[in-house]
Amino acid sequence: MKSAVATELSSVCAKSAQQIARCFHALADETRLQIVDRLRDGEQCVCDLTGQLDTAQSRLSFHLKSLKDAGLILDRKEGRWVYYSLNPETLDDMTQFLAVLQTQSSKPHLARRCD
Amino acid sequence: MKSAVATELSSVCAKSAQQIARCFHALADETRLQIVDRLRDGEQCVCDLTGQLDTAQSRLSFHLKSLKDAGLILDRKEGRWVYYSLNPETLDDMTQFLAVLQTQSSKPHLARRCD
DNA sequence: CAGATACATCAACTTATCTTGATGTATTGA
DNA sequence: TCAATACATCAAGATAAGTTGATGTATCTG
Repeated sequence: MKSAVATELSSVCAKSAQQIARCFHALADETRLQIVDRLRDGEQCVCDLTGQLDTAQSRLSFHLKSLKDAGLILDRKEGRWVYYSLNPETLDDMTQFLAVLQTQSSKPHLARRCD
Repeated sequence: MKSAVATELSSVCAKSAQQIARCFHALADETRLQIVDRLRDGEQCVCDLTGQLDTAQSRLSFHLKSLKDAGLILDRKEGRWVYYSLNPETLDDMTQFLAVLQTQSSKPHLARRCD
């Protein structure tokens, strides 16, 4: 059985609660926030980012994978370079999710008590 | 020195990159997604949520603390009950952050090479 | 006051995440 | 073909996060 969250979300995007959680997790790290901020300049290869963020290449690969698995970034291989870019669709999905959260539920709460 | 991310964010809200990361982390868990979804019905006390989510009380307290520390929910004590509710301000901040991410940087990327 | 209720916190444990350095795999250019 | 470059992946260790059951602290009620 689907959870209430999943049901709610299905009206918003195709993502499950697990996928939504993974998206938020992807932005729950300062290094990854830096990466996506850098990608606002346009697509970048790993060595661009290594230079800009002054961080080890394996560490960057690790975080890029996290972002990619969450669907937040896209990769494109060209020769020996891999270019990463933001995925606007997933950003939209997350925005939509937050919009739903800011929306009052159709079932207004009765200020009930537990006793 | 402030990071590029923090600088970017300062034009959007008062949160540091660390605080933004904490907000996203708060929504990076399915139990917490369920909690905030339930709070769309209006403010709820812990025992309401315990019943609705069928989960241990200490576990719920743990996750509520995580959401509260991130500023995503507010608490209000009334007698022996504590009522939790969504904090629209933080949801706005997160939405704003995503909006910035969807915005092209002022410094357009030159498709440069590493060699 | 004594017991019950609502909730937080703690300790112990399990699991997940992150970092680092080393190694593997394409791709390119000399 | 050989060396260099770009990147991924792996293994080992460190840190952080989540779960569970027990205990602590207010607050209320009889």
